[in-house]
Amino acid sequence: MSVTIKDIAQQTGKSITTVSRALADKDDVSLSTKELVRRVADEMGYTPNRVAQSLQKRRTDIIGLVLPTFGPRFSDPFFSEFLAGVGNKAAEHGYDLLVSTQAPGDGELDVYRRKVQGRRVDGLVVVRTRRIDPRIEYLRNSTIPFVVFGRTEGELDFPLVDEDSALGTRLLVEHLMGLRHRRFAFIAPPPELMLTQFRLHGFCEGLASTGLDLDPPQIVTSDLTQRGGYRATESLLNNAKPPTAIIAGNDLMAFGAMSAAQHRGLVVGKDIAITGFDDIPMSEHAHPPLTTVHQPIYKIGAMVCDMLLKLIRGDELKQQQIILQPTLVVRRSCGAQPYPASGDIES
Amino acid sequence: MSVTIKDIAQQTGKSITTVSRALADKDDVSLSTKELVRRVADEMGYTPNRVAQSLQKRRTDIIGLVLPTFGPRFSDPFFSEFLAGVGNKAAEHGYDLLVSTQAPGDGELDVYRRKVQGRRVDGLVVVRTRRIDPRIEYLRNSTIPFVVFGRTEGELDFPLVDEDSALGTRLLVEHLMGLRHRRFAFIAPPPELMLTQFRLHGFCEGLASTGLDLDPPQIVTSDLTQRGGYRATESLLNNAKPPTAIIAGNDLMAFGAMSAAQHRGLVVGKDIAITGFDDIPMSEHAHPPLTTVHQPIYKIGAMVCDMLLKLIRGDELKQQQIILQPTLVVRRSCGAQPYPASGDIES
DNA sequence: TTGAAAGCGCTAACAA
DNA sequence: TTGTTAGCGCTTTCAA
Repeated sequence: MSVTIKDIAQQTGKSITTVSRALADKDDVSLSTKELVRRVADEMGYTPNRVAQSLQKRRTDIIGLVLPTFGPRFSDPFFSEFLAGVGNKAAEHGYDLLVSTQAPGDGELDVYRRKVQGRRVDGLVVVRTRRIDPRIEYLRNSTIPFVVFGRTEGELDFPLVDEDSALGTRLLVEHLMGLRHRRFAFIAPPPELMLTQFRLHGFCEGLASTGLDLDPPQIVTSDLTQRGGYRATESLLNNAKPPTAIIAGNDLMAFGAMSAAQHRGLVVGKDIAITGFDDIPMSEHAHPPLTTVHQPIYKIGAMVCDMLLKLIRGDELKQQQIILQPTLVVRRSCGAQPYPASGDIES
Repeated sequence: MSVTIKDIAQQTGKSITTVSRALADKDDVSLSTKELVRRVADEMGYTPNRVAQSLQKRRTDIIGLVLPTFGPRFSDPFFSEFLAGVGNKAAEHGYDLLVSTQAPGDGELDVYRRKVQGRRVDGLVVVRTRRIDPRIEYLRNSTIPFVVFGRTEGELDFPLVDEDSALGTRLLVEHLMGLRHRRFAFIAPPPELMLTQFRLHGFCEGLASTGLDLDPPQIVTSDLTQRGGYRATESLLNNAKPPTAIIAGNDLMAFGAMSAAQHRGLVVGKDIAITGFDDIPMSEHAHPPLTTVHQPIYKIGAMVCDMLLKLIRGDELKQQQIILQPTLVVRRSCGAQPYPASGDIES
């Protein structure tokens, strides 16, 4: 069995209280006692029981995070990087992460409730926001600190970090228009996601902002996966007037789109322009390298965690809502850079 | 403040004990009492305090997992899928995951110790094994259940799941030899990792198993990232006699390798063969699609979790060590399939 | 069928 | 400076 302060108390002949205080390095314990207690604790291999501490202190030093996993081949590089950002920042401050996986929908809110009301976590991180998001509704009515990555419709009176992806998408459209594209398609993420609204909005705004004579935009809905992007692109290319520029709602779908276009014999960056969103590490090494909008996802994870830790400590946030400016990353897939002769392709 | 069984006891006029037993659905409580208690608990919005339950039951219903994160751009799709496998299986059985991020090295063992001796978790999952792995040494001397994904040197007397990646790599080599390759290179993961040993061993075995007259193999060490694979390949291609076939120790490095080769103007699958290992979802949609060895990583996560839950429950494992057979996935990057005319590339 | 009492391992108010 | 006592919210003997 494991060593408790009671054992140390017995061993040292001190009371449990004294041992507790000595280990907490309180200054109403004599130096000699502290030294004795610490030595014995060390010798006996004592580690505090965190569960007991939590119960007493009403603090767990744990941050909750629910991953929106879907099918078995859930593998969004986006999330592993976000997780690393949150996790490393949390670790810095002695916090652990309690991760559950749960698809949106039925049981979802229960997962949150159990975490919060079960007092298992000191705070929560919410990701992948939806237009109407019951999780946020719930949390805002609770007293637990939480920070959100993303926005929702309605009033944004909760702490959040997000990138201005409407602007990001607009930058893409404008860039492509500058490259003389006139027939656009957009591969949209699921409509209930808030990010879809912003990106779709940015797409439409970009098109509307010009006086040019554009073909009507083609919009298809997909699911954020490569496979989805592949299928969506197949159907786009089957149209009577296929688009010359495809803007995918995220990088993974853009990869699928490139794959589908290449399957048709199109040279991406020459015969057709394809862009993504997120700038996951893969994008740089895709073939051709993907033009996309950068999101500093590791940093966002760290920021979200930082804000949450402040809230947990009871500190004020300097800024409750942080919207980051997007950066356009132009690579070969949009054809902006001269396409090298066959056989001498990109970096 | 949140509702406790004490509140319910007061409200119903029953004792705390009775409420506790009613909620646990014990059969020494009258039906009417149960109904009363349950109704009131519902009305008051009671959720058990899991921390208090844990302290009393000496069980947390939490599984620990330490992610070996390195730099900021940690984004291994491999891990997000593994995590999903473990997480979903755990959720099925009412368990959560306590995730810490910690680079191998100095503080690593402390993270494990705090989790285990702090009684925060009922069991642990260990990933990314090293040849000599202090984590396993530590856990094997403890009494906490754990299951490992991967092997180590020395006696394998602990529960584990792994794929026979020596065989997997050998299959790759043999396949490439069948395609008339005679000059091979291997981009090795860090030497301290156990998987490196197996894959390197498989590589050498594959080469040795033939009577053919082969050029001496070129072996470079890298770090499992795309960037690493890119750099390693640059140096390989600078050699006087550059390899005609590059076997990368994982898919990410293979992507980097493809990118580097393409940068040189080489057509992957025609001028040079490149293969990976893992078969992450990306591989299918790479350009060209990557020849690799499949690892059912989601399933492995689920298996590991399943075994761990059995151990936690005190059940016997039918099989302590499970080694999965690898499957070769032949796609275009090795040139096995006839390379289509330029402009009509792969699926 | 129910309740009183003890205790999981720890912290903290209070008294000595 | 130290110890006694109470209690965090829950489960589990044991007795009624």
